[in-house]
Amino acid sequence: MDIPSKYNPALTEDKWYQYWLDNGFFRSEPDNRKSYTIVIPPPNVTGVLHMGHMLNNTIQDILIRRARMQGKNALWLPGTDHASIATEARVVAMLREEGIEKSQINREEFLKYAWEWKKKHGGMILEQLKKLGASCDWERTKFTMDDDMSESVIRVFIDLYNKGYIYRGVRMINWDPKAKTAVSNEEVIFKEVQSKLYYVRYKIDEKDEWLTIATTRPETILGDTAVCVHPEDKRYKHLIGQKIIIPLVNRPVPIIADEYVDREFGTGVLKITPAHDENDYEIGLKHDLEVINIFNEDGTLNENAQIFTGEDRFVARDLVTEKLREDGHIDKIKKDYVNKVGYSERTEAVIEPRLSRQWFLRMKELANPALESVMNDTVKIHPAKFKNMYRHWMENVRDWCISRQLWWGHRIPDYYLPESDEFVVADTPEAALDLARRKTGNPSLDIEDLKQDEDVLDTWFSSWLWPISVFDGIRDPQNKDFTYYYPTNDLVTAPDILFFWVARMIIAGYEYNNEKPFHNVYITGMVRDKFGRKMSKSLGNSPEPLDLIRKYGADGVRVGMLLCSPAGNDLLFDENLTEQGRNFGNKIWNAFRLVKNWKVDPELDQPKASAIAVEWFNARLNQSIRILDDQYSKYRLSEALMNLYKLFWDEFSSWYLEIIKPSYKQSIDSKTFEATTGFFEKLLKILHPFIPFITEEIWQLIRDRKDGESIMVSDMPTGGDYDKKMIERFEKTKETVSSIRTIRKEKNIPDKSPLSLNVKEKEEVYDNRFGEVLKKLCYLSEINFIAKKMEGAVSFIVKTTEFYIPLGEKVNVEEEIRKLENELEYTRGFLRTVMQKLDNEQFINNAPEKVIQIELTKKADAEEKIKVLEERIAGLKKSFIRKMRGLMIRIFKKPYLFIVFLVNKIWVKLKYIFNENCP
RNA sequence: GGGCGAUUAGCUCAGCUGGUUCAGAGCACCUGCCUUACAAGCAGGGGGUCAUCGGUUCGAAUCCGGUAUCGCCCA
Repeated sequence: MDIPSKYNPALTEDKWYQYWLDNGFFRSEPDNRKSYTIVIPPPNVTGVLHMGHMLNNTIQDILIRRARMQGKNALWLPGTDHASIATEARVVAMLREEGIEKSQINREEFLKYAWEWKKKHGGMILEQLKKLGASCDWERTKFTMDDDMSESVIRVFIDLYNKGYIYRGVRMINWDPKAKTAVSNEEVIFKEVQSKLYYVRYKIDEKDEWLTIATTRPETILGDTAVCVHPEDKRYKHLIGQKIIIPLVNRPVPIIADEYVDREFGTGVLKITPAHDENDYEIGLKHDLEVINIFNEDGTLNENAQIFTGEDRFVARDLVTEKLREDGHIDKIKKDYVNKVGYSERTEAVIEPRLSRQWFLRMKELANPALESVMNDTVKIHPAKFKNMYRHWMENVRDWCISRQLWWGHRIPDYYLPESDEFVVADTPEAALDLARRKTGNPSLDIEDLKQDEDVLDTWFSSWLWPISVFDGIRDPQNKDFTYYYPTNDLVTAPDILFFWVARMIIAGYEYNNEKPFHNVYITGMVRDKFGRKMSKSLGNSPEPLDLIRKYGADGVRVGMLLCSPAGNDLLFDENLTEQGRNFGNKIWNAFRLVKNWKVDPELDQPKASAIAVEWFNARLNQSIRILDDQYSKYRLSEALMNLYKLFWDEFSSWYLEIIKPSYKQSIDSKTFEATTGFFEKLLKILHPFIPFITEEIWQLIRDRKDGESIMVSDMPTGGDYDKKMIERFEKTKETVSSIRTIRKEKNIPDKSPLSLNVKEKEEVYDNRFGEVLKKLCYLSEINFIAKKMEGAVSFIVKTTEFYIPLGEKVNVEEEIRKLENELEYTRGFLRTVMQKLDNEQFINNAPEKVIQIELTKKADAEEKIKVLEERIAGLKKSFIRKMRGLMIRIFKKPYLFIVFLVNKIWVKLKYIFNENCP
């Protein structure tokens, strides 16, 4: 079989994905098995795959594939979110390109365009997820505006309204003047910007006294209805209760006092514009101030402003400033002033606080069970550090503004009575009419008389039902799917939506099913670039995921992303991580090439080295699987992958395969071959959730498979009992091998020149189980057990065992002595630290017996080692002197001058050896 | 301004109940090798006062407080 030395993902990934689809492996229907469910955090229907999705969905796929292989009935339910603001913005932009303004068309026409757009471009992201290997049940794909999903949303609205949780109120809301809609707090992004601080002079009424007020928004002066100072501020105390004249519009307003004022800020005087600032609004309510709204919906000035009517707010700012300057009202302008300004997440317009009539959901009471369930770990958040943040938010939860002035979304089901502010709430116009007739007592009311609210609901008002409504659990809570799959198992999401999505899903779960929506929440990090910057289009630092997949394979990208993303920590993405992932795939591929190309000879006996290696690796594999299970249970997926990475690369490839590998062109015995193939299969299986494609490819090639078989539906290996001693023993063997390799390198001895190894220990004490392994890996001609130390040999020590390798002339005695002395010094230092503890009475009295025992063992080991080292050094020195004596005798036979030269040289050496550490 | 979290090797991170020479991993780096599975590789190596100051303790990277820096959330 001719297998290329480089694995090529492009040749396999699409093939196996199609195979999985064709065989329906992603499908799930309720049955007798235990269910394991994940609902996807629905991406925006307009969305395209970015690195955050890649990470998030890789994690979900790992969890679901593992569960499936463990024999659970695993369902990963995909879908998309209608994302009202984002999608509407997209459609508006598209129409504009075609020369159509939203204002020119009516709601029905707009929605027709929007649906067409959705049909054509929506859900592209789901196709992209397939390239990643996502094993979603695509036949169950949901969309938040599907008919059944929409009906659930409306039902919930009506229900909450009837329960008294939903109310209509005037509130200061975040207004997006570009999209002309209210946006939630979560959709406002505060950025630090360079702005100016204007110092404006106001004249006190009927006095020749002026007050200077600092503001960043001079245009709002037109809406001022008071000026406020701190009640304790000596500078202004005398003015409280007097009137002051608003510049430009010459409106007299009161000077009031409130402790809210920060005396240190600006001049310590605050202008109050209740209509356009949240804090000012609160003060206005408290002091019963007039509210003057000077802005239109699009952020231009209205007639209440009296001047500059129709101008945009930013144009008006300049015009007002200019006029103030002309009239002598500008004291100064501080230019390098930094303040925080809110921007709309969707349209990037500067948010305008605005008083508006909106729908609200009362949260406090609803939030209680959701808070409790997280605090008592009924819903577990991984990592747990997010619990504190969650609590803080839930304890300070504010009412939720759920209405949006948009068309794309779920239209709010309230109907206004003719020429009235009165309304009824109902799921159909007919039902509304019925209610309206009863409410008014007027049976002649017609459907046309009622006017449905123009607004739609916040997108999150449908998302919060997602885990329930995808199984139709709102409309039909007893249905088979819902009772089987709900509550779901894991939710995987980013920390930025913990509050406005995760928390609300938990709330909805308790309100509508008296049950949590999921058992575990896995919080992933945010994907950033390698400099720690957020990935964004404008920075151009976000790689195109599909390009990465093309370049490194989906498996490579999955590994690359995961290797460096512990839960809840941001991931600093660097393309060389995916390179590492690809290299890992190649390593597996080449191990497969090696094994696949072996000729099996059934006549051959199993070599001793192979037999023990099989035993060892079996133990090591079981140990790793146990660790792996533990890592999964704690959602430490990065660690789990690293565990497998090292297991495959170091233990399996570098140690196990090197031990059992027959020499060139030699066959392998069938026992070892069978065991190795079995190990390989197990390794592939435990690796499969992380790297589904290459594991399937190799699994299909490593043995004959029938059509319809797949690793993805095979049994996940479980970790059996293992011989811990065997693993420890082999660790010592590894150390021995490393030492011998180091000696070869230092002495420049070729790998293929045989060495003899002498162990200063009794054979029965040493435990020579891995002797044959040592011989093979280190190219040893023999292993002898000796009672006395050896001369003319290099030595090394593993734990407390001495080893000697005779090298004759190659042994540099001076260097040997120096090395041993270094080690001796180190060991003496170690013994000192141990003795410090053991000599400490407090330690002996307080430390647990186990810890003391450990220290005593350390002491004994160290003392033993020191003894060994000292003897060895003394021996070397003795042999050195003998050698020198022989040399001297020869030297004396030589001419006089030469003798002087040599004696001098020897003198220097002797001085070196005896001036330190002389016993 | 309020809250939460972090600071360990050049980089990204483990270190879970304070106790093994506990200071670790991967990558990067350095040296030597194109050695018949793999140069996308093999073998070997160097590198950290655990941010800082103090406290608790027989014992602190680990627990507690102060300081500094950074990040996130909320206002």
